[in-house]
Amino acid sequence: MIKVTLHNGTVREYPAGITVLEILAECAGRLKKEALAALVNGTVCDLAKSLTEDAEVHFLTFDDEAGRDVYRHSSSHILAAAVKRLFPETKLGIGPAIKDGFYYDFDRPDSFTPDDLDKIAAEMRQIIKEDLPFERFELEREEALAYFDKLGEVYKVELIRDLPQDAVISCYRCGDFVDLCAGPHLPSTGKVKAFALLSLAGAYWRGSEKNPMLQRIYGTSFPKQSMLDKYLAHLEEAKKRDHRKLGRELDLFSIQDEGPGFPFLHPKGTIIRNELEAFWREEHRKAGYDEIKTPIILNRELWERSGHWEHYKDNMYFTKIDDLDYAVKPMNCPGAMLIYKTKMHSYRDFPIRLAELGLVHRHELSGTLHGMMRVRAFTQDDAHIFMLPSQIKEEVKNVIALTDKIYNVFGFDYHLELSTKPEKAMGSEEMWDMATGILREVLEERGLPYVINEGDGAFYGPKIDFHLQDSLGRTWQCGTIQLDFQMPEKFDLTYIGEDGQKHRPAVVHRVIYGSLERFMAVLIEHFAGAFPVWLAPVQAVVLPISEKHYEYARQVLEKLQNAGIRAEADLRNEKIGYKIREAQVQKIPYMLVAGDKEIESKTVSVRHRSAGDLGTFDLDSFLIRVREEIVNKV
RNA sequence: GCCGGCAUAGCUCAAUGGGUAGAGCAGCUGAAUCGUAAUCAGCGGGUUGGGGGUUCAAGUCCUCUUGCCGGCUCCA
Repeated sequence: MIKVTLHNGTVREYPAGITVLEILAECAGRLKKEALAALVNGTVCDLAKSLTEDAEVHFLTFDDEAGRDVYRHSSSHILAAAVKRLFPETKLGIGPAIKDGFYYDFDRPDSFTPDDLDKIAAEMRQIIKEDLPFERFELEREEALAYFDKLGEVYKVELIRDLPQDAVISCYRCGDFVDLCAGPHLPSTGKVKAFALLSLAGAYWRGSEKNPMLQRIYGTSFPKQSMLDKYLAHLEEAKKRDHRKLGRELDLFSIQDEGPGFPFLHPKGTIIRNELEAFWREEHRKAGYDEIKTPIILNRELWERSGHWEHYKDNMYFTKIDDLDYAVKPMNCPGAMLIYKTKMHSYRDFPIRLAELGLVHRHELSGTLHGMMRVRAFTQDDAHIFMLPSQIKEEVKNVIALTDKIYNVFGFDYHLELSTKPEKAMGSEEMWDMATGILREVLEERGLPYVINEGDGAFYGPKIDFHLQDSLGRTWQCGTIQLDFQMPEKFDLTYIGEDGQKHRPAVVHRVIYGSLERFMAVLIEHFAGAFPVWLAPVQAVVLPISEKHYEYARQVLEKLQNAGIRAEADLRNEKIGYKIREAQVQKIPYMLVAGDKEIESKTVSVRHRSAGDLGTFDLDSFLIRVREEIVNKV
């Protein structure tokens, strides 16, 4: 007999060899129906797992991340099984669960078409209907190699070869379909209730551009149709908020064939941009930063000195001036270093915080361009902080606090990642260890949760990245804090210490918005174009009922504009409903309706884009309300 | 850059198996002077992304090219 401790703490005795499924059968309630897999002594297992010794068993449902992964992973096997039935010559890649679904990579001479996707989905429904069990079996290494080699599954063979010698090689059978797979899986295909195949895309085998490109089919699945519907509606909502669509509809920016990756900001987009910059300048002034501007084009020698020529050349644009090589800056740091070097510095001056809204150009691969999220020219809200090594922690903490303050104004949640030394890096191992250690200590002292992003640091130093989460739960990397001991060396930066000797300062590079272009794109999607009043390109629009109210509308407009409100008046010969619709579509926060009644009482009827009719206001009290919203950035 | 798809009026989309480009919205003109998400009527607007080819004939087929979209890789 063995002792099994269940999720609710109860301990029961069972004969050795009993399966988790059999234990589950004795459990009451929803669990019996909803359990997808189990956590046995902390390891995710099939429900068919048999227990041979004392164990702690937790059942996993779709509410658990691990449970969802099992569900989606099994869904991907059903996809692969369907593809193999319909296109037997297809070779299999891998098919894992991902954040909101799953994918499977396939290799076959012909491309899948959208029609094929429908056929595959139909076959998947058939497989689900057949309710085939997922059966696990294990093979010896040589057996497994021979087995998959015989099937012509070259990718599976490669995977097995790369497994450690002593690894257990497990496979899952599902009807006629057998796949190399660590598992675990659902008991049977019938467990998958609702699924959708979402898209078709190319993907390099094992993620390397040196490898062949496979065809990836993305899908998702849920235990209830209503959950799938909700997810699909969520995708629709995201599509509606797409900043590229809203950017055009709200006349904020455009990207033209004449400049791929080089966005044009229209008047309304420029207002938002300027507001973001004004807010940024104000906060940085308060936080003790000085602002600088450095040139966009600088000579080759500078970029060789900074290491960019060697480490970043592929992403840079070049030009010649009087037969000498120049480069368009991809980063702002060298310029800041040169300003630092224009004079002697004392330890008493530190920290020196030089901020720069710097326009950088980077040659990004054409296939990666995406609206204003991923462009080839963007403005970083950069700053370089020069300081004593002993001031690093304090300064990094200050940057974290400033970033937190700024993100909060927009209502963003965020999480942190610590990125460590990349393969292509400058500087010694010790320097990296020390720098990474400092960042880690800061995070830990502040009690901030973070995840490690191995090998993702800048070539000159490790970094803390801020990934902010928008109103749809998507994350975007924006802010970053990078610790750098390389540039001070390369540029021979010095300061005079207490001892009268020259010393090497430490440098932190950091951005908060990241790039103004990307940040603006994130804001557009986050607010779905309905910007808070302080950012709204048009804050209020005056809507006269008919021509005889135009004069009054003009007076109201003038008062608003004199009070510093960005206001317009809609003096077109249209009905009020039409004007309101237009203002709503443009997501203008306030609509001020002016007709006979309002002229009579010297008021305006205020309609808010989301709250609707707010009633009549005399203009002064409306102004107080709006100004307050603007000042408080609500 | 790679894989796949797409490209028709400012926008969203039509155009039988090749047979000489059409609608709604927007725009312009006019009428209606109107109370909280679209008043009515009329008008203009396109070398079908660009080059080359097949054909009596190409928006439609082939080819090259540019851009966009979905991914991969990369990244602020």
